[in-house]
Amino acid sequence: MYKISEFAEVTGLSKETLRYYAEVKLLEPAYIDPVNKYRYYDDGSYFLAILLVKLKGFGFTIQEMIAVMEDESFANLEKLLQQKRMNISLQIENLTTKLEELDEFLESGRENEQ
Amino acid sequence: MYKISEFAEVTGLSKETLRYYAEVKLLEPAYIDPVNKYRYYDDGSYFLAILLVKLKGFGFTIQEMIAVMEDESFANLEKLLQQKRMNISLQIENLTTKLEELDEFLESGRENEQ
DNA sequence: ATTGACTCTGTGGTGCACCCCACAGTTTAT
DNA sequence: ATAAACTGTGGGGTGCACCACAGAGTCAAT
Repeated sequence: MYKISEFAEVTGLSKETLRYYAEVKLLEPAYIDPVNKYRYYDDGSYFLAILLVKLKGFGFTIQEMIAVMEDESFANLEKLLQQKRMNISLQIENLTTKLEELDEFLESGRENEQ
Repeated sequence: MYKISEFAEVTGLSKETLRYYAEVKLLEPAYIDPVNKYRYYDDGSYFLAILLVKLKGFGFTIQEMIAVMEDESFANLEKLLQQKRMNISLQIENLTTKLEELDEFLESGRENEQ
């Protein structure tokens, strides 16, 4: 069982983030001491936290991560991952278009300077 | 001279955005009626507004656009455009990496299902 | 003259995902 | 026993780029 600081260290999430995740019921501690209210996390929490870090990296919002976690079989996961895939691909396309536009703009700027 | 609604229509910026831009001194009306405080925009404003829309599309922040506008010779413009170019390229790289990671993750998920 | 459409200012709110702080209680190490 | 380090709660704040709205004044057309 990890206390919050240890758990923050091993997962890479900050203590505040962990408290926040508990608050929004995204990742609740495995055990809360009824007396002093200390949060304790276990290896199951660890597994989930690592998953969350990954999903966050993929651009999942908190709400989407909650949707993933609510379904213990992770049946939603693949669908959401595919959505994110599309999403990221679109973002890349848009940025590529922007890059081209920017280059054109730079070009036209150079012409005007001459 | 355009009144704000006309100008919003021809530039594609909303009236609120135009008021906001005036407030932060990014794009001030060419003339303000001293009696009724109505904002009036002219063709110079139009040229600048079009530029701003483009820059916004390239991911310029308000502050960066202010920096561009403050320098009437637009000497900063090219430098900032190059920065944005780098920026967008980096974003594309990051997203591409994410996409690869996501695909790996999807792959590993499929293996585990079998 | 009236009506409807327009404009102004000022203020508050939005969304996201946290971060920060004060103050109080708790644990751990010496 | 004491002090340092930790934890809790509750509340506020952040940044960005606006959007929404109320209430009052103004303009354009009939």
